[in-house]
Amino acid sequence: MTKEKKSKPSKDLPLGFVDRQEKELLVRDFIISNIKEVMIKYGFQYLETPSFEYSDSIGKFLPDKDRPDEGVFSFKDENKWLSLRYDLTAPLARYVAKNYLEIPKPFKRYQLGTVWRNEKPGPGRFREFLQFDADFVGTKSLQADAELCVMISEILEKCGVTKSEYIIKISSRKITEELFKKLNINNNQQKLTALRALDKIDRLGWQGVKELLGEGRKDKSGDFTKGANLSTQNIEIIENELKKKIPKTDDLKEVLKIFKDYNFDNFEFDPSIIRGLEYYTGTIFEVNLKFDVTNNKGQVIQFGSIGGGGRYDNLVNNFGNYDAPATGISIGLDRLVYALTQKKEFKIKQSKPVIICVFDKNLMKEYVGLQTILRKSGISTEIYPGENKLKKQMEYANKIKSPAVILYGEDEIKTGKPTLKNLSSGEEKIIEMKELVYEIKKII
RNA sequence: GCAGCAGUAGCUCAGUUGGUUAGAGCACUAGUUUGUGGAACUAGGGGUCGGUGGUUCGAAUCCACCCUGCUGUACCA
Repeated sequence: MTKEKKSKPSKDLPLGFVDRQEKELLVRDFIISNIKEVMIKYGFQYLETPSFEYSDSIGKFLPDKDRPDEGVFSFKDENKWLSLRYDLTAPLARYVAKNYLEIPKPFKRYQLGTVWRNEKPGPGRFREFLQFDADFVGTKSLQADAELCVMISEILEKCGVTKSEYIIKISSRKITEELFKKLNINNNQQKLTALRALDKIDRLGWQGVKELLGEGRKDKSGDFTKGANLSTQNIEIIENELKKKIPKTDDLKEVLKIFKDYNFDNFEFDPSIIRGLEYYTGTIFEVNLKFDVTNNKGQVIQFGSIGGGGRYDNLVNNFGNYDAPATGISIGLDRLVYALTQKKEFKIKQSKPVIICVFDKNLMKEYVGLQTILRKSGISTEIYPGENKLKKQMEYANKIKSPAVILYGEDEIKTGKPTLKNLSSGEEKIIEMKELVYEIKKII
């Protein structure tokens, strides 16, 4: 008999998409519960918006005939383009514009939601991920900007990240803006390229950044990146000015003053923080973890920031004539989860069920009775889901990391006393029915 | 997108200058124990050697193209 050629459906996942397992999800749930607690304390309201929006509602990546998928996942529905949201800020702007007359001003909201980006994934970076956002819309007060930093610190510390393990880096768009003005750098394209270059100090160091501010840079693989073509003189002035790390602008001075009111000092001024280019107008900040994070081969990797934010005073009025200055923060939860699970001290308790072994289908009534007693006492319990030899049932219990099995077969039924087997020690004990709950609680 | 490297079992990988029926460890299945998991032993299943075409008596091995992945880089709201 010859084997028939069959093309089976692929088991592979699309690039950048992953299955997430319980271990990870429990950590995520833990973080989320801390976030919600803090958000309530800070007076933010909870909002959810849909995954899809009309493409032209959520930003600059308008699908066109040539490249409808640039950066976002889009499709044409009837004759309108829809896109999966790529962040939570653009939908917020849309929401505020749509509900402007009803919502309180200023409007404070937080949102947890999956976002999608059609771009190349990297270690710890996926094309589908969960984001947390908190924003103030409709206030120019820098109190808001400062409070966001204080708030994220509280969340991190609640999650077990100690003060020495993270830092908030803060800067303002006005720093580079004023600098460019002073140096008479007016070409918009040049300014954007220069900002992008400055954003890479962490990775490339000043040497690489200076190449990018000038003619350009060749990377390790030999690929060449064009630079901003600034004059050597200007490049030097920029380097000297930024290396001084003096927060000259008024907005920064004020934010730092408010930090003092809050007794918040776990930050540093870092003029190399740039973030989204066309978007932020004032203060910008980034949340960085300082402990080592390793990949699955045990190598320490450059983890970068787990999130950040800043002031975007022009976004909402793109939708209408509302003056809605805003400031906000976004955190990538998956990255935070990944980092947290790497901390040795970090443990989340997983309760696995006690397994009641099935000796005889006809005894099912007894097993259900036992299960009910245990579940009522709050003990996670399951009757072995199937019909198999005891050996199989034990293997199953072992595989799911069950703490104990209950053996209640012919022998035990006679006396009405079940056998309890502790699966980590291997110890077996005949237990009075009355004592069963007590004995199990000792084990789990 | 650009550049470099790589693709052999579910996973990690070996496979000599091209040569019979492509291997190992882990995992999986069955048994050694018809009421006992984690250890050991025995046996077993599982591969279009990424795909297509070419060179050759003969290709996992050489060549071309394509696909996929990894890394760097670009973009990143």
